[in-house]
Amino acid sequence: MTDANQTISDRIHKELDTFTRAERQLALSILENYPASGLGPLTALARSAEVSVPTVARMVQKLGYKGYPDFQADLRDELSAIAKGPIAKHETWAGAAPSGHILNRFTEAVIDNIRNTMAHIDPVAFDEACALVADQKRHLYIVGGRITHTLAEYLFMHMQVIRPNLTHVQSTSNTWPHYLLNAAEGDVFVIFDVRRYENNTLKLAEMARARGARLVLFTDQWRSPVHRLADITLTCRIIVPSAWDSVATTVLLVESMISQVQNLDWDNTKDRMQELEEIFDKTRLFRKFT
Amino acid sequence: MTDANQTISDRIHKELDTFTRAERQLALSILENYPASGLGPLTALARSAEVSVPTVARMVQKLGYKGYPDFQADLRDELSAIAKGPIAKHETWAGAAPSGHILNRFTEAVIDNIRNTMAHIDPVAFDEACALVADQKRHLYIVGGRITHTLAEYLFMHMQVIRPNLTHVQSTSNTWPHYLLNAAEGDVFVIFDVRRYENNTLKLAEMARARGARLVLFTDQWRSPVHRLADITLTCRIIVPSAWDSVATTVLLVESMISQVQNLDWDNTKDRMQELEEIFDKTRLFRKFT
DNA sequence: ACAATTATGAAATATTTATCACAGGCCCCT
DNA sequence: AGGGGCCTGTGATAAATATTTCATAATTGT
Repeated sequence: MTDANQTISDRIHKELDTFTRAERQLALSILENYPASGLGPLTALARSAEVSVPTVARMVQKLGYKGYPDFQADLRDELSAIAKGPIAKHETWAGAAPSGHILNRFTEAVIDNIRNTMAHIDPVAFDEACALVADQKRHLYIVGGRITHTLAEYLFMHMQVIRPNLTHVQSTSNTWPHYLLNAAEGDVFVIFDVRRYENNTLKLAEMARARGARLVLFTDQWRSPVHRLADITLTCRIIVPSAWDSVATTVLLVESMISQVQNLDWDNTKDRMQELEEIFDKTRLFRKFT
Repeated sequence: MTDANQTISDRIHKELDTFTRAERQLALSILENYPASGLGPLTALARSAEVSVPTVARMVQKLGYKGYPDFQADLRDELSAIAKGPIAKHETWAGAAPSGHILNRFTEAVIDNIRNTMAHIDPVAFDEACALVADQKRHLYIVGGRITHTLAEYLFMHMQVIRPNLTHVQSTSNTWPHYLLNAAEGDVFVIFDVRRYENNTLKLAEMARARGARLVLFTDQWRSPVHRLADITLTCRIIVPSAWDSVATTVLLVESMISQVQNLDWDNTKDRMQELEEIFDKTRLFRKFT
């Protein structure tokens, strides 16, 4: 081992900046499945990282090794050192943080929320909700409140790419009644409402319902009063060790929905995304690489 | 892997009786330093076990492998399975849905992202970032791009409750240079930049840096070019089975940060939150119950 | 104690694996 | 727009690693 108190993983991380694009790609691939991937043959590693064989050889030399076998020997040394020592490792999430650290406590809570949410969700209802949202004949309204308007906006932004005919409504804004004027029978409202539940959101839902719209509700485990009006209610666990609630699980659900809706009409979505790419290229708003 | 629920170590133990003297000697040597020794070259293993080269070849064949490389591949598989940790064993998360359902695929990916992110994060850097963000003497700028502005806004919204003296800047807006006019030495910029990285964001970071501000960056595993300027970089895995990336992990980090910052000055925060509650009560914006 | 059987290791061969040298290509800078 | 420099991958070469063969040694049964 070149340095006693530093894992190869650390070293790779540290040198990440000095690496080139392909090398970085390789380095991340190694860290992805560490250390197993580095213990296989060079060829296999190169293939799984989708870089060429010499790139691997060059990178390990940059790390100070004579060659790939030398690098592997070091990895094995590290592995046996770990195996010998007290194997209290992997008890915590953030490996380097003490178990009481906020990162570990928070992560544990979020994982728990996810597990709980998924255990209770009805996949059929979820699929139905996706189908509703994907239906381009229906105008799509996305409604958020004070906290949840960021979620609503996140969904809106992606839906904008996937389909036309949609509107983002903020229930806390006093302009929302205007939007409802255009709402028609069969239109779809995706409503976000977590505690503390907002009066405006409930009123909006009531009026949408009265106009014959279909309602999809994202809420927390205590369920917004809107759920009595909603056709489909998707509930998320949101408890974390904080003065606020967590939307991480809700984000997961929303992203799953985006993915599903996009799949339901992939040919169309693909075209729209390509157009968007072209526009981005023209505006040079984004960097091409590195 | 030949058998799912049995480690190679177990298998060797079980077959120990059927082995010959030299093979047993070899087997014990492998278990001595497991699994590292088995991952090196055959020759080295034979030498360290003080048996001949063909003995090794014969033993792995007795274990049912086609050859030594085959045996090694299995060892590596086992190793990566261990490294994945206890959560990865969940085949299906949404119990009611088939394992191929988008909910399960997506959740699995997100859990994997979380695990990976937490394994690589530097808790010291995270704590430093929180301390910077909590420091009310420094003006706090929160910067988001096209996709990430929702994240920026989410952080902004919570920080607004916790502390004064902060600004939300959208790098895609063309008004951002105006904000920079007021930026002073020691101010803090929290910047969100995930692929595709935005030129505006980079320029903004450069100018902030030039003015002597401290930069905290939230980015993805490929790291925005801003990271070269940033004092602290927090990287998140964002890969999911979708045409887009996932911000779920980033949300988790942001929420952890919020929680931590709030703890750093809890007395003060508590007061501010109470005031907020009172204002809400007066405006009757929220429902008191169900 | 002797023969048959099985285990073992040395050496040769075959195969895989790593390294090297080179040229095309991309980006950046002038 | 054009040229220099650096990254990147292809193919050839060299090195290592694994497999096989075979002779010898050890062991067991008769």
